[in-house]
Amino acid sequence: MLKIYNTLAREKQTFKPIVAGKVSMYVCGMTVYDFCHLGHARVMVVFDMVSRWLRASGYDVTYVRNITDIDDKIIKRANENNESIAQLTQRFIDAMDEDSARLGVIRPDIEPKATEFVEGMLSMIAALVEKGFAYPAANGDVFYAVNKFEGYGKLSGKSLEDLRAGERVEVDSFKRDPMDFVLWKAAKPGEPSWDSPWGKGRPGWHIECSAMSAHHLGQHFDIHGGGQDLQFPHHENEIAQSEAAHSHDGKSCQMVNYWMHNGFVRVDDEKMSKSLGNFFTIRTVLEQYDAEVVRFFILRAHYRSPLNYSDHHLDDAKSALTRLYTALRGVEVVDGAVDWQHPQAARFKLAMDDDFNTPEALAVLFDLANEVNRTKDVDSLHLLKGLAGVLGLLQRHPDEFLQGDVTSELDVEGLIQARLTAKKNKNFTEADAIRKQLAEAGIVLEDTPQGTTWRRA
RNA sequence: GGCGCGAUAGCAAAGCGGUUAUGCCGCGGCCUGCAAAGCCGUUUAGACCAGUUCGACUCUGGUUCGCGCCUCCA
Repeated sequence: MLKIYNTLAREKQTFKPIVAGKVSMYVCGMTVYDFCHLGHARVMVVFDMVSRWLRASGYDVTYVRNITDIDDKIIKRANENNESIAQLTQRFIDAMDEDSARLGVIRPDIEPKATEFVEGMLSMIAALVEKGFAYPAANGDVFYAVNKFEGYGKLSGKSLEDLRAGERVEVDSFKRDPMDFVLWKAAKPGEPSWDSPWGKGRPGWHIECSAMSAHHLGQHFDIHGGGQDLQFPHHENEIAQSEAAHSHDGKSCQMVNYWMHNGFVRVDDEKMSKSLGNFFTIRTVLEQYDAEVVRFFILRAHYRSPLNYSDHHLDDAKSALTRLYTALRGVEVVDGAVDWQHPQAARFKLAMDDDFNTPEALAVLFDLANEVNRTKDVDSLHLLKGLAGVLGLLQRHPDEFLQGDVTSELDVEGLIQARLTAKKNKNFTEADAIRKQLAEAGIVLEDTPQGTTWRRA
Protein backbone atom coordinates (compact mmCIF):
# COMPACT_ATOMS: atom_id res chain seq x y z
CA MET A 1 0.00 0.00 0.00
CA LEU A 2 1.50 3.28 -1.14
CA LYS A 3 2.02 6.01 1.40
CA ILE A 4 2.74 9.58 0.40
CA TYR A 5 3.91 12.43 2.56
CA ASN A 6 1.18 14.98 2.08
CA THR A 7 2.31 18.56 2.68
CA LEU A 8 -1.30 19.46 3.35
CA ALA A 9 -1.48 17.05 6.29
CA ARG A 10 2.21 17.20 7.25
CA GLU A 11 2.31 13.43 7.49
CA LYS A 12 2.51 10.28 5.41
CA GLN A 13 -0.91 9.13 4.29
CA THR A 14 -2.15 6.04 2.52
CA PHE A 15 -2.72 6.93 -1.09
CA LYS A 16 -6.28 6.51 -2.30
CA PRO A 17 -6.99 7.68 -5.83
CA ILE A 18 -10.18 9.56 -6.58
CA VAL A 19 -11.01 7.11 -9.34
CA ALA A 20 -9.94 3.54 -8.64
CA GLY A 21 -6.96 2.52 -10.73
CA LYS A 22 -6.30 6.02 -12.03
CA VAL A 23 -4.00 8.80 -10.91
CA SER A 24 -4.15 12.41 -12.01
CA MET A 25 -0.95 14.30 -11.29
CA TYR A 26 0.02 17.89 -11.96
CA VAL A 27 3.56 19.20 -11.48
CA CYS A 28 4.71 22.79 -11.75
CA GLY A 29 7.27 22.91 -14.50
CA MET A 30 9.70 25.48 -15.72
CA THR A 31 9.62 29.12 -16.66
CA VAL A 32 11.48 28.98 -19.94
CA TYR A 33 13.81 31.93 -20.12
CA ASP A 34 17.11 30.15 -19.48
CA PHE A 35 18.70 26.73 -19.38
CA CYS A 36 17.51 24.34 -16.69
CA HIS A 37 19.79 23.91 -13.71
CA LEU A 38 20.24 20.98 -11.36
CA GLY A 39 17.34 22.11 -9.21
CA HIS A 40 15.07 21.75 -12.21
CA ALA A 41 16.69 18.40 -12.94
CA ARG A 42 15.64 17.21 -9.52
CA VAL A 43 11.98 18.09 -10.08
CA MET A 44 11.99 16.40 -13.45
CA VAL A 45 13.70 13.24 -12.23
CA VAL A 46 11.79 12.99 -8.95
CA PHE A 47 8.35 13.24 -10.49
CA ASP A 48 9.42 11.03 -13.36
CA MET A 49 10.31 8.46 -10.72
CA VAL A 50 6.95 9.02 -9.02
CA SER A 51 5.00 8.53 -12.24
CA ARG A 52 7.06 5.44 -13.10
CA TRP A 53 6.37 3.92 -9.71
CA LEU A 54 2.65 4.68 -9.93
CA ARG A 55 2.57 3.01 -13.32
CA ALA A 56 4.61 0.05 -12.10
CA SER A 57 2.02 -0.24 -9.34
CA GLY A 58 -0.67 -0.66 -11.94
CA TYR A 59 -2.17 2.81 -12.03
CA ASP A 60 -3.31 4.48 -15.19
CA VAL A 61 -1.49 7.79 -14.75
CA THR A 62 -2.17 11.13 -16.38
CA TYR A 63 0.85 13.30 -15.74
CA VAL A 64 0.63 16.99 -16.57
CA ARG A 65 3.61 19.33 -16.29
CA ASN A 66 3.12 22.91 -17.39
CA ILE A 67 5.40 25.31 -19.17
CA THR A 68 5.33 28.95 -18.13
CA ASP A 69 6.04 30.82 -21.33
CA ILE A 70 4.93 34.30 -20.36
CA ASP A 71 6.14 36.31 -17.36
CA ASP A 72 8.23 39.32 -16.38
CA LYS A 73 11.54 37.56 -16.70
CA ILE A 74 10.74 36.17 -20.09
CA ILE A 75 9.75 39.60 -21.36
CA LYS A 76 12.88 41.14 -19.89
CA ARG A 77 15.18 38.45 -21.27
CA ALA A 78 13.63 38.63 -24.74
CA ASN A 79 14.17 42.37 -24.77
CA GLU A 80 17.76 41.99 -23.63
CA ASN A 81 18.42 39.39 -26.30
CA ASN A 82 16.55 41.35 -28.90
CA GLU A 83 14.54 38.31 -29.87
CA SER A 84 10.84 37.60 -29.82
CA ILE A 85 9.27 35.99 -26.81
CA ALA A 86 8.19 33.06 -28.96
CA GLN A 87 11.74 32.54 -30.20
CA LEU A 88 13.20 32.74 -26.73
CA THR A 89 10.73 30.37 -25.12
CA GLN A 90 10.89 27.84 -27.94
CA ARG A 91 14.67 27.83 -27.73
CA PHE A 92 14.59 27.01 -24.04
CA ILE A 93 11.73 24.54 -24.35
CA ASP A 94 13.86 22.65 -26.87
CA ALA A 95 16.84 22.79 -24.52
CA MET A 96 14.71 21.58 -21.63
CA ASP A 97 13.40 18.65 -23.69
CA GLU A 98 16.94 17.75 -24.65
CA ASP A 99 18.19 17.91 -21.04
CA SER A 100 15.32 15.91 -19.61
CA ALA A 101 15.59 13.25 -22.29
CA ARG A 102 19.25 12.81 -21.47
CA LEU A 103 18.35 12.36 -17.82
CA GLY A 104 16.07 9.50 -18.78
CA VAL A 105 12.92 11.45 -18.00
CA ILE A 106 9.81 10.17 -19.75
CA ARG A 107 7.84 13.08 -21.13
CA PRO A 108 4.73 13.97 -19.16
CA ASP A 109 1.51 13.05 -20.94
CA ILE A 110 0.52 16.68 -21.31
CA GLU A 111 2.73 19.80 -21.27
CA PRO A 112 0.41 22.77 -21.49
CA LYS A 113 1.76 26.24 -22.13
CA ALA A 114 0.42 29.25 -20.30
CA THR A 115 0.02 31.30 -23.46
CA GLU A 116 -2.34 28.70 -24.87
CA PHE A 117 -4.66 28.90 -21.88
CA VAL A 118 -5.28 32.58 -21.40
CA GLU A 119 -8.96 32.19 -22.17
CA GLY A 120 -9.39 29.57 -19.47
CA MET A 121 -7.59 31.83 -17.04
CA LEU A 122 -9.83 34.76 -17.94
CA SER A 123 -12.98 32.77 -17.31
CA MET A 124 -11.59 31.64 -13.99
CA ILE A 125 -10.74 35.21 -13.01
CA ALA A 126 -14.24 36.26 -14.06
CA ALA A 127 -15.71 33.57 -11.82
CA LEU A 128 -13.56 34.77 -8.93
CA VAL A 129 -14.66 38.38 -9.45
CA GLU A 130 -18.26 37.32 -9.72
CA LYS A 131 -18.11 35.30 -6.53
CA GLY A 132 -16.45 38.13 -4.69
CA PHE A 133 -13.01 36.55 -4.30
CA ALA A 134 -11.34 39.01 -6.63
CA TYR A 135 -11.57 42.67 -7.50
CA PRO A 136 -10.35 44.89 -10.30
CA ALA A 137 -8.15 47.71 -9.05
CA ALA A 138 -7.87 51.24 -10.29
CA ASN A 139 -4.61 50.55 -12.11
CA GLY A 140 -6.18 47.87 -14.31
CA ASP A 141 -4.83 44.90 -12.33
CA VAL A 142 -7.17 42.28 -10.93
CA PHE A 143 -6.33 41.06 -7.45
CA TYR A 144 -7.32 38.05 -5.42
CA ALA A 145 -8.71 39.03 -2.02
CA VAL A 146 -7.03 36.58 0.32
CA ASN A 147 -9.20 37.40 3.30
CA LYS A 148 -12.25 36.16 1.38
CA PHE A 149 -10.86 32.65 1.25
CA GLU A 150 -11.28 30.88 4.52
CA GLY A 151 -8.61 28.27 4.05
CA TYR A 152 -5.84 30.65 3.05
CA GLY A 153 -2.58 29.37 4.55
CA LYS A 154 -3.66 25.77 5.04
CA LEU A 155 -0.96 24.35 2.80
CA SER A 156 2.00 26.37 4.02
CA GLY A 157 0.84 26.59 7.63
CA LYS A 158 0.90 30.36 7.58
CA SER A 159 -1.71 32.67 8.95
CA LEU A 160 -2.60 35.94 7.30
CA GLU A 161 -1.78 37.84 10.50
CA ASP A 162 1.71 36.35 10.61
CA LEU A 163 2.22 37.04 6.94
CA ARG A 164 1.13 40.61 7.26
CA ALA A 165 3.42 41.04 10.25
CA GLY A 166 6.36 39.77 8.20
CA GLU A 167 9.11 42.16 7.31
CA ARG A 168 9.01 41.68 3.62
CA VAL A 169 5.43 42.27 2.68
CA GLU A 170 5.35 44.24 -0.50
CA VAL A 171 3.58 47.56 -0.43
CA ASP A 172 1.17 48.13 -3.24
CA SER A 173 -1.36 50.86 -2.82
CA PHE A 174 -3.76 49.29 -5.28
CA LYS A 175 -4.24 46.23 -3.09
CA ARG A 176 -6.87 46.14 -0.40
CA ASP A 177 -4.71 43.81 1.65
CA PRO A 178 -0.92 43.62 1.34
CA MET A 179 -1.22 39.86 0.94
CA ASP A 180 -3.57 40.05 -2.03
CA PHE A 181 -1.94 38.75 -5.17
CA VAL A 182 -2.37 39.59 -8.80
CA LEU A 183 -4.54 37.50 -11.11
CA TRP A 184 -4.35 39.80 -14.09
CA LYS A 185 -1.72 42.40 -14.82
CA ALA A 186 -2.58 45.46 -16.85
CA ALA A 187 -0.32 45.71 -19.87
CA LYS A 188 2.45 48.26 -19.89
CA PRO A 189 3.37 49.85 -23.21
CA GLY A 190 5.31 47.47 -25.42
CA GLU A 191 4.40 44.37 -23.45
CA PRO A 192 2.57 41.43 -24.96
CA SER A 193 -1.06 41.47 -23.95
CA TRP A 194 -4.44 39.85 -24.31
CA ASP A 195 -7.86 41.48 -24.32
CA SER A 196 -9.90 41.07 -21.21
CA PRO A 197 -13.00 42.53 -19.54
CA TRP A 198 -10.55 44.58 -17.46
CA GLY A 199 -8.57 45.88 -20.37
CA LYS A 200 -5.44 44.67 -22.11
CA GLY A 201 -3.14 42.69 -19.91
CA ARG A 202 -1.57 39.35 -19.12
CA PRO A 203 -2.10 36.68 -16.52
CA GLY A 204 -0.45 36.58 -13.14
CA TRP A 205 1.72 33.57 -12.50
CA HIS A 206 -0.45 31.51 -10.19
CA ILE A 207 -3.62 31.49 -12.25
CA GLU A 208 -2.14 29.45 -15.08
CA CYS A 209 -1.74 26.34 -12.97
CA SER A 210 -5.25 26.62 -11.59
CA ALA A 211 -6.70 26.93 -15.08
CA MET A 212 -4.57 24.27 -16.75
CA SER A 213 -4.87 21.67 -14.02
CA ALA A 214 -8.66 22.04 -13.99
CA HIS A 215 -8.80 21.80 -17.76
CA HIS A 216 -6.71 18.65 -18.02
CA LEU A 217 -7.37 16.86 -14.75
CA GLY A 218 -10.62 18.34 -13.48
CA GLN A 219 -11.49 20.48 -10.50
CA HIS A 220 -10.43 17.74 -8.10
CA PHE A 221 -7.37 15.63 -8.76
CA ASP A 222 -4.99 13.33 -6.92
CA ILE A 223 -1.46 14.68 -6.77
CA HIS A 224 0.08 18.09 -7.20
CA GLY A 225 3.84 18.39 -7.04
CA GLY A 226 6.65 20.87 -7.30
CA GLY A 227 9.72 22.22 -5.59
CA GLN A 228 9.56 23.13 -1.94
CA ASP A 229 9.91 26.79 -2.77
CA LEU A 230 6.57 26.73 -4.57
CA GLN A 231 4.68 25.75 -1.46
CA PHE A 232 4.25 29.39 -0.63
CA PRO A 233 2.98 31.48 -2.19
CA HIS A 234 2.47 29.68 -5.48
CA HIS A 235 0.66 26.55 -4.35
CA GLU A 236 -1.18 28.31 -1.56
CA ASN A 237 -2.48 30.73 -4.15
CA GLU A 238 -3.41 27.95 -6.54
CA ILE A 239 -5.57 26.41 -3.85
CA ALA A 240 -7.17 29.75 -3.07
CA GLN A 241 -7.94 30.38 -6.74
CA SER A 242 -9.16 26.93 -7.66
CA GLU A 243 -11.19 26.15 -4.60
CA ALA A 244 -12.84 29.56 -4.62
CA ALA A 245 -13.52 29.57 -8.35
CA HIS A 246 -14.98 26.08 -8.23
CA SER A 247 -17.03 26.67 -5.11
CA HIS A 248 -20.76 26.02 -5.16
CA ASP A 249 -23.23 27.78 -2.92
CA GLY A 250 -20.43 29.18 -0.85
CA LYS A 251 -18.89 25.76 -0.28
CA SER A 252 -15.43 25.32 -1.68
CA CYS A 253 -14.46 21.99 -3.18
CA GLN A 254 -11.12 20.38 -2.54
CA MET A 255 -8.64 20.93 -5.37
CA VAL A 256 -5.91 18.38 -4.61
CA ASN A 257 -5.75 15.38 -2.29
CA TYR A 258 -1.97 14.98 -2.02
CA TRP A 259 0.57 17.78 -2.24
CA MET A 260 4.15 16.67 -2.80
CA HIS A 261 7.22 18.89 -2.53
CA ASN A 262 10.74 17.90 -3.37
CA GLY A 263 13.74 19.24 -1.47
CA PHE A 264 16.30 21.65 -2.83
CA VAL A 265 19.57 21.00 -4.51
CA ARG A 266 22.23 22.82 -2.54
CA VAL A 267 25.69 24.09 -3.15
CA ASP A 268 27.84 24.42 -0.03
CA ASP A 269 24.73 23.93 2.10
CA GLU A 270 22.93 26.76 0.39
CA LYS A 271 19.95 26.48 -1.90
CA MET A 272 20.91 26.42 -5.56
CA SER A 273 19.05 29.25 -7.17
CA LYS A 274 19.11 31.79 -9.89
CA SER A 275 19.11 34.71 -7.54
CA LEU A 276 22.06 33.44 -5.54
CA GLY A 277 23.87 32.73 -8.78
CA ASN A 278 25.22 29.46 -7.43
CA PHE A 279 23.52 27.28 -10.00
CA PHE A 280 24.91 24.72 -12.39
CA THR A 281 22.98 24.10 -15.56
CA ILE A 282 22.18 20.53 -16.48
CA ARG A 283 24.13 20.79 -19.70
CA THR A 284 27.21 22.09 -17.94
CA VAL A 285 27.17 19.17 -15.54
CA LEU A 286 26.58 16.74 -18.39
CA GLU A 287 29.75 17.91 -20.05
CA GLN A 288 31.58 16.31 -17.18
CA TYR A 289 29.29 13.53 -16.01
CA ASP A 290 27.25 10.82 -17.63
CA ALA A 291 23.56 11.72 -17.49
CA GLU A 292 22.70 8.45 -15.79
CA VAL A 293 25.20 9.28 -13.06
CA VAL A 294 23.32 12.52 -12.48
CA ARG A 295 20.01 10.67 -12.38
CA PHE A 296 21.48 8.15 -9.95
CA PHE A 297 22.86 10.99 -7.84
CA ILE A 298 19.38 12.51 -7.58
CA LEU A 299 17.62 9.25 -6.76
CA ARG A 300 20.22 8.37 -4.19
CA ALA A 301 18.73 10.85 -1.75
CA HIS A 302 15.14 10.80 -0.59
CA TYR A 303 13.15 13.28 -2.66
CA ARG A 304 12.25 15.43 0.34
CA SER A 305 15.79 15.68 1.69
CA PRO A 306 18.21 18.38 0.73
CA LEU A 307 20.72 17.24 -1.86
CA ASN A 308 24.18 18.74 -1.82
CA TYR A 309 25.83 19.11 -5.17
CA SER A 310 29.58 18.75 -5.56
CA ASP A 311 32.03 17.04 -7.87
CA HIS A 312 32.93 14.74 -5.03
CA HIS A 313 29.36 13.55 -4.69
CA LEU A 314 29.03 13.06 -8.42
CA ASP A 315 32.27 11.07 -8.47
CA ASP A 316 30.94 8.97 -5.65
CA ALA A 317 27.69 8.35 -7.54
CA LYS A 318 29.68 7.40 -10.62
CA SER A 319 31.65 4.77 -8.70
CA ALA A 320 28.49 3.35 -7.20
CA LEU A 321 26.70 3.14 -10.53
CA THR A 322 29.80 1.56 -12.04
CA ARG A 323 29.48 -1.21 -9.49
CA LEU A 324 25.94 -1.95 -10.61
CA TYR A 325 26.80 -1.93 -14.29
CA THR A 326 29.82 -4.13 -13.61
CA ALA A 327 27.52 -6.76 -12.16
CA LEU A 328 25.53 -6.76 -15.40
CA ARG A 329 28.57 -6.97 -17.63
CA GLY A 330 29.14 -9.93 -19.85
CA VAL A 331 25.82 -11.58 -19.20
CA GLU A 332 22.77 -11.77 -21.39
CA VAL A 333 19.79 -10.12 -19.80
CA VAL A 334 16.47 -10.76 -21.39
CA ASP A 335 14.03 -8.13 -20.28
CA GLY A 336 11.05 -9.53 -18.55
CA ALA A 337 8.43 -8.63 -16.05
CA VAL A 338 9.53 -8.22 -12.45
CA ASP A 339 8.56 -11.09 -10.19
CA TRP A 340 7.16 -9.17 -7.26
CA GLN A 341 7.02 -12.34 -5.18
CA HIS A 342 10.82 -12.41 -5.00
CA PRO A 343 11.93 -11.32 -1.51
CA GLN A 344 14.16 -8.58 -2.85
CA ALA A 345 11.44 -7.30 -5.17
CA ALA A 346 9.07 -7.27 -2.23
CA ARG A 347 11.64 -5.29 -0.26
CA PHE A 348 12.01 -2.86 -3.16
CA LYS A 349 8.25 -2.41 -3.33
CA LEU A 350 8.01 -1.85 0.39
CA ALA A 351 10.64 0.87 0.11
CA MET A 352 9.01 2.59 -2.84
CA ASP A 353 5.58 2.35 -1.26
CA ASP A 354 6.98 4.13 1.76
CA ASP A 355 6.85 7.62 0.31
CA PHE A 356 9.14 6.72 -2.60
CA ASN A 357 12.15 5.71 -0.55
CA THR A 358 14.61 5.47 -3.42
CA PRO A 359 17.75 5.25 -1.21
CA GLU A 360 16.40 2.04 0.30
CA ALA A 361 15.27 0.81 -3.13
CA LEU A 362 18.80 1.39 -4.42
CA ALA A 363 20.21 -0.56 -1.47
CA VAL A 364 18.16 -3.51 -2.74
CA LEU A 365 19.85 -3.10 -6.11
CA PHE A 366 23.27 -3.28 -4.49
CA ASP A 367 22.35 -6.38 -2.56
CA LEU A 368 21.16 -7.95 -5.80
CA ALA A 369 24.41 -6.97 -7.48
CA ASN A 370 26.29 -8.72 -4.71
CA GLU A 371 24.12 -11.79 -5.22
CA VAL A 372 24.79 -11.71 -8.95
CA ASN A 373 28.53 -11.32 -8.45
CA ARG A 374 28.61 -14.19 -6.01
CA THR A 375 26.33 -16.71 -7.63
CA LYS A 376 25.62 -15.55 -11.18
CA ASP A 377 22.05 -16.32 -10.28
CA VAL A 378 19.87 -15.61 -13.30
CA ASP A 379 16.77 -14.58 -11.35
CA SER A 380 18.74 -12.04 -9.38
CA LEU A 381 20.25 -10.75 -12.58
CA HIS A 382 16.90 -10.22 -14.24
CA LEU A 383 15.50 -8.72 -11.09
CA LEU A 384 18.41 -6.31 -10.81
CA LYS A 385 17.82 -5.00 -14.29
CA GLY A 386 14.06 -5.11 -13.95
CA LEU A 387 13.90 -3.19 -10.69
CA ALA A 388 16.50 -0.69 -11.83
CA GLY A 389 14.35 -0.17 -14.91
CA VAL A 390 11.49 0.93 -12.70
CA LEU A 391 13.76 3.76 -11.56
CA GLY A 392 14.90 4.48 -15.09
CA LEU A 393 18.38 3.12 -14.42
CA LEU A 394 20.67 0.42 -15.78
CA GLN A 395 18.91 0.02 -19.10
CA ARG A 396 21.93 0.58 -21.32
CA HIS A 397 24.38 -2.04 -22.45
CA PRO A 398 26.98 -2.22 -19.67
CA ASP A 399 29.82 -1.58 -22.10
CA GLU A 400 28.18 1.59 -23.27
CA PHE A 401 28.22 2.88 -19.73
CA LEU A 402 31.55 1.43 -18.68
CA GLN A 403 33.44 2.39 -21.83
CA GLY A 404 31.21 5.08 -23.26
CA ASP A 405 32.85 8.37 -22.50
CA VAL A 406 36.40 7.45 -23.37
CA THR A 407 37.72 9.09 -26.47
CA SER A 408 41.18 7.74 -26.90
CA GLU A 409 43.55 8.05 -29.81
CA LEU A 410 44.96 4.73 -28.80
CA ASP A 411 44.17 1.47 -30.52
CA VAL A 412 42.74 -0.10 -27.38
CA GLU A 413 41.98 -3.50 -28.82
CA GLY A 414 45.37 -3.67 -30.54
CA LEU A 415 47.18 -2.81 -27.32
CA ILE A 416 45.18 -5.37 -25.40
CA GLN A 417 46.21 -8.02 -27.92
CA ALA A 418 49.85 -6.91 -27.73
CA ARG A 419 49.71 -7.15 -23.96
CA LEU A 420 48.18 -10.61 -24.11
CA THR A 421 50.99 -11.74 -26.39
CA ALA A 422 53.55 -10.28 -24.01
CA LYS A 423 51.85 -12.01 -21.11
CA LYS A 424 51.90 -15.30 -22.97
CA ASN A 425 55.64 -14.85 -23.44
CA LYS A 426 56.00 -14.05 -19.74
CA ASN A 427 57.22 -10.62 -20.76
CA PHE A 428 55.51 -8.90 -17.83
CA THR A 429 57.54 -5.75 -18.10
CA GLU A 430 56.13 -5.17 -21.57
CA ALA A 431 52.64 -6.20 -20.49
CA ASP A 432 52.69 -3.79 -17.54
CA ALA A 433 54.03 -0.99 -19.70
CA ILE A 434 51.08 -1.38 -22.06
CA ARG A 435 48.68 -1.43 -19.16
CA LYS A 436 50.28 1.71 -17.77
CA GLN A 437 50.02 3.42 -21.13
CA LEU A 438 46.29 2.68 -21.26
CA ALA A 439 45.82 3.67 -17.65
CA GLU A 440 47.28 7.06 -18.43
CA ALA A 441 44.66 7.40 -21.13
CA GLY A 442 41.99 6.69 -18.54
CA ILE A 443 41.49 3.07 -19.49
CA VAL A 444 41.49 0.34 -16.87
CA LEU A 445 42.16 -3.23 -17.93
CA GLU A 446 40.53 -6.21 -16.31
CA ASP A 447 41.70 -9.76 -16.92
CA THR A 448 38.95 -12.31 -16.57
CA PRO A 449 38.73 -16.01 -17.31
CA GLN A 450 36.79 -15.00 -20.43
CA GLY A 451 39.53 -12.66 -21.62
CA THR A 452 40.62 -9.10 -21.07
CA THR A 453 38.07 -6.32 -20.91
CA TRP A 454 38.43 -2.63 -20.32
CA ARG A 455 36.49 0.28 -18.89
CA ARG A 456 37.05 3.95 -18.42
CA ALA A 457 38.47 5.00 -15.10
C1' G B 1 10.44 38.53 14.09
C1' G B 2 6.64 34.45 12.37
C1' C B 3 6.30 29.42 10.46
C1' G B 4 8.70 24.85 9.12
C1' C B 5 12.62 21.12 8.32
C1' G B 6 17.04 18.80 9.75
C1' A B 7 21.58 17.05 12.85
C1' U B 8 23.65 9.13 11.67
C1' A B 9 30.46 6.74 11.04
C1' G B 10 36.26 9.84 6.74
C1' C B 11 32.26 11.22 2.78
C1' A B 12 27.16 10.25 1.13
C1' A B 13 22.63 8.19 2.82
C1' A B 14 18.25 4.76 4.82
C1' G B 15 15.45 1.64 7.99
C1' C B 16 14.64 0.28 12.84
C1' G B 17 12.56 0.53 20.65
C1' G B 18 16.72 -4.81 21.37
C1' U B 19 19.35 -8.49 15.76
C1' U B 20 24.95 -6.70 9.12
C1' A B 21 21.47 -0.95 6.06
C1' U B 22 23.61 0.40 1.44
C1' G B 23 27.40 3.00 -1.67
C1' C B 24 32.32 5.47 -1.95
C1' C B 25 37.00 5.70 0.66
C1' G B 26 40.57 3.00 4.28
C1' C B 27 42.59 -1.63 6.22
C1' G B 28 43.38 -7.30 6.14
C1' G B 29 42.64 -11.74 3.30
C1' C B 30 41.22 -14.77 -1.17
C1' C B 31 41.82 -14.54 -6.40
C1' U B 32 45.83 -12.60 -10.00
C1' G B 33 52.54 -13.12 -12.84
C1' C B 34 51.38 -8.21 -10.71
C1' A B 35 47.00 -5.44 -11.02
C1' A B 36 41.82 -4.37 -11.85
C1' A B 37 37.06 -6.33 -11.03
C1' G B 38 34.83 -9.65 -7.75
C1' C B 39 34.37 -12.31 -3.09
C1' C B 40 35.23 -12.74 2.38
C1' G B 41 36.40 -10.04 6.70
C1' U B 42 37.12 -5.33 9.12
C1' U B 43 38.03 -0.01 11.56
C1' U B 44 35.29 4.71 12.04
C1' A B 45 28.08 6.22 13.96
C1' G B 46 23.85 8.49 15.69
C1' A B 47 25.15 17.10 17.99
C1' C B 48 24.38 17.99 23.43
C1' C B 49 21.41 17.47 28.16
C1' A B 50 17.42 15.32 30.61
C1' G B 51 13.11 11.96 30.69
C1' U B 52 10.04 7.42 29.40
C1' U B 53 11.63 2.11 29.12
C1' C B 54 14.18 -4.04 31.29
C1' G B 55 16.48 -1.69 26.95
C1' A B 56 16.74 4.44 22.63
C1' C B 57 20.32 6.33 17.11
C1' U B 58 14.99 5.21 16.98
C1' C B 59 9.77 7.90 21.59
C1' U B 60 9.14 12.80 24.76
C1' G B 61 11.03 17.63 26.45
C1' G B 62 14.92 21.16 26.35
C1' U B 63 19.72 23.24 24.46
C1' U B 64 23.06 24.21 20.51
C1' C B 65 24.00 24.40 15.47
C1' G B 66 22.53 24.25 10.19
C1' C B 67 18.91 25.04 6.37
C1' G B 68 14.36 26.77 4.12
C1' C B 69 9.77 29.73 3.40
C1' C B 70 7.61 34.55 4.69
C1' U B 71 10.10 38.57 -2.47
C1' C B 72 11.11 35.86 -8.25
C1' C B 73 12.41 30.82 -7.56
C1' A B 74 12.06 23.72 -8.89
